[in-house]
Amino acid sequence: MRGSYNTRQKRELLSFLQERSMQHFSVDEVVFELRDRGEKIGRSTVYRYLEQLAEQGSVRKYPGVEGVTQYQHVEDTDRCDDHFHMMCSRCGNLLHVDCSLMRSMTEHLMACHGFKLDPRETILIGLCAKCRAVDGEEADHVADCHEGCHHSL
Amino acid sequence: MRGSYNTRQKRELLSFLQERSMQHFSVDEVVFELRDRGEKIGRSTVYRYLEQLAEQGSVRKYPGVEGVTQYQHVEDTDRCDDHFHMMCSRCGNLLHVDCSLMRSMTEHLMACHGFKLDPRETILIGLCAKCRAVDGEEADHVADCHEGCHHSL
DNA sequence: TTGCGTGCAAAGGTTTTGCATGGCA
DNA sequence: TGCCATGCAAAACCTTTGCACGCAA
Repeated sequence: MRGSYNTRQKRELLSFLQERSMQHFSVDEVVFELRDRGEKIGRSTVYRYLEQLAEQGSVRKYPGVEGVTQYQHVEDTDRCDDHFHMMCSRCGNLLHVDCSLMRSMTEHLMACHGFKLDPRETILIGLCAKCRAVDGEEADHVADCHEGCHHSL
Repeated sequence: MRGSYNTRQKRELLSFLQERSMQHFSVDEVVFELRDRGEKIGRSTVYRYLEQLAEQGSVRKYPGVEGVTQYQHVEDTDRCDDHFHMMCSRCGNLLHVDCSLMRSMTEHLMACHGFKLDPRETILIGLCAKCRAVDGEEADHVADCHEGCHHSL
């Protein structure tokens, strides 16, 4: 049966995923970052293991910018079905937005445009507050929001 | 100077783009579809020309589902800076949504979440009305919408 | 000992590039 | 004629797969 052995490579990859939770990364980043800390792992192993985790839902997989597939560890799969994800095009961080306005947008698209939005597949692209600040653009005061509106890393 | 010659291949590719305006397609689709109608064109030419058009903005380029880059001809570049795009995950058609609710969502993300959404990069994924109908899901009545709300192919 | 897990190397696929040839102006 | 455009083939990628060996149980 698949995945029944507790190997060194699996442990090291899992701990990498924990550390970089919710951030995206490529297969090569995994290989080299682990190699830098003296933990040798084959590329095939990383591909195979990430694929396996993607199938069971604890890792998300999507096409990256330069033809390099990006992976991202998600803590709790079920939690991500009903809210949206914003990805910062600069730092690559993924933010989760759970917010009544987003939900009403979903309803609006359905009612007025006949489009059934899929929150799991959709990723909103833009610049996060941190990166706008670094860019020199003044970080605006982030207003207190109406009820039922949250975002988190 | 680049692009100064008016060749047969360029004309045929341009007419293909006109026909499939706003739809996405791969390099191979271009090659084979043109070849089927007796217009022979090399893969490299298609790659090079689409890349060129992408740089100048009349073609959009984004990673497809199976590692195959998808291209899409846009009529008027400027027009697409201020509205959103929804892509049907089944038929691949791209819909343009220009709608006050979408704009207020952008403002909301900025004000309450500090996130500066980029409408040019963001693509909303879901199922379009047609494909939901084909799926057997009853096509809901699409309500008349509030002012300032449009969508088009 | 058994059989899954691993890693190398090869294969498979897409995209890019070098270079000789073809064709527009 | 001059020079860009084209297309083939090779190269450069990323990813998958086959297979022998290693290692957990």
